[in-house]
Amino acid sequence: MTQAPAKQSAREKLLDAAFSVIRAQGYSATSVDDLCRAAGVTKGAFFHHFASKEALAVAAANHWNETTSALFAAAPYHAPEDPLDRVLGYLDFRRAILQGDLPEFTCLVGTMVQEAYGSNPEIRDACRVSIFDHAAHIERDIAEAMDRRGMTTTEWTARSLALHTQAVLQGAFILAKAEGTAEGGAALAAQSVDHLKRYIEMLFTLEERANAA
Amino acid sequence: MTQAPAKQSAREKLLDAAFSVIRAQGYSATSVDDLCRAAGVTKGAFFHHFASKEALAVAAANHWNETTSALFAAAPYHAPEDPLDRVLGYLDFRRAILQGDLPEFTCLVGTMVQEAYGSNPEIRDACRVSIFDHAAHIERDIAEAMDRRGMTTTEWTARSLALHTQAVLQGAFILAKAEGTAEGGAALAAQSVDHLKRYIEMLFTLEERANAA
DNA sequence: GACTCGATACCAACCGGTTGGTATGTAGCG
DNA sequence: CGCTACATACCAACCGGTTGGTATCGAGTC
Repeated sequence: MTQAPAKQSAREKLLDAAFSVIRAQGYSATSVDDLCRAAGVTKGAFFHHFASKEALAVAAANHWNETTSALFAAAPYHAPEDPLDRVLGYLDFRRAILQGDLPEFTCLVGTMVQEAYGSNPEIRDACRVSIFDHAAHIERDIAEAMDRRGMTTTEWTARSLALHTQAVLQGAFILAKAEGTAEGGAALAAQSVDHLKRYIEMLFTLEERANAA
Repeated sequence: MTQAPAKQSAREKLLDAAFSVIRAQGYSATSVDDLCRAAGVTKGAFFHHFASKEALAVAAANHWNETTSALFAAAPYHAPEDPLDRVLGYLDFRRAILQGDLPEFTCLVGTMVQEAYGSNPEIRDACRVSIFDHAAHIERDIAEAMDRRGMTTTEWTARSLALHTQAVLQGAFILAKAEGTAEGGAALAAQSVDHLKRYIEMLFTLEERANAA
């Protein structure tokens, strides 16, 4: 648990470079030389730390999982006592971090898995773990919110709703990229998050009305 | 309006090949030789019909727009008199076509735009047109459904809801690819479509209750 | 209807640059 | 000394793209 000071190893520099370069260009279009240039290291350093370009992608996906886990764990939305408020707070947080250029707020593993799912199982698995692990965190709050309200539905589960939130976010990123500008794209993504939040509010509000009746 | 018989030009064969190969491998990972091999033509034919690999991508995106437009125009969901039923029917249709392998039901332009948005404006624009044109069709039915019910909301628009449907679908494809198997992925995507459909039903149902009161 | 002519569609071989990856060397440190 | 952490130089394969050429066809000419 050292807190990386000024000195950063070539490995760390390469992983950081991978985050930004791959999110901007995609995995296949990013060459090993691109990564070395962005990280300010040589090819020798690259292949000293990673057996292959593929191995770096797997390491980057795992590192992404750790980095984002820490980011969301440290986020303020966990404070509310009502788990539903935590879920809605999570969405507010996701909406709030839609800032800067597109490669800065889009998802590394969502981008990579599209290029790797068919031809590179190891990368795909690392991406899947990152996405589904993250969804599992939200699932816990959703399940607790349902539990607390005694909600029973056969139509959907906490898991399917948690995965749906991730689908909305990933899809919002695609539309943002298609839109062209960072601001316009972020606004588009924010609107999708708003729709999602409204949906979840309605799901739980209707339940409370039903219980009240 | 000739209905392509057995004879297909190299151009058509290449565009068809691009649909399947790029959806399976991504744009950057697909070489010109890959496309030629899949289409059963030579490189000479490729560069006779397309000025560059990039030009083929643009043509493929445009062709995708035409192909999918025709598919959805011919779909049965346009029959209902109530525009809301057409919107819900559209979602049923999207859910129903989640079949076969992943490259068969996922979106070409959604895949390509992720790799092209930063480095290739022409491809990005062609993808954007395809996605937003499609959304505009759904927007029309949504707007009509709102209009018919005299719905007025400042929180969302027909356009934002239409774009949200596309975000959900695109995101569902990413989760499907991450999941690993075609069946599991399709099931995951279907659940997201279900959530989306439930959301839209609730949006309009609540409005009707409010109007009734 | 035989003949040319230019345009279109396509092909096989090839080119220079880039790719992921390797072989070898070396500076610093315990 | 031996080990880690890099750097330099290099390679074969592959990349997008070009070349020079051929096969086919419809329009025009006599």
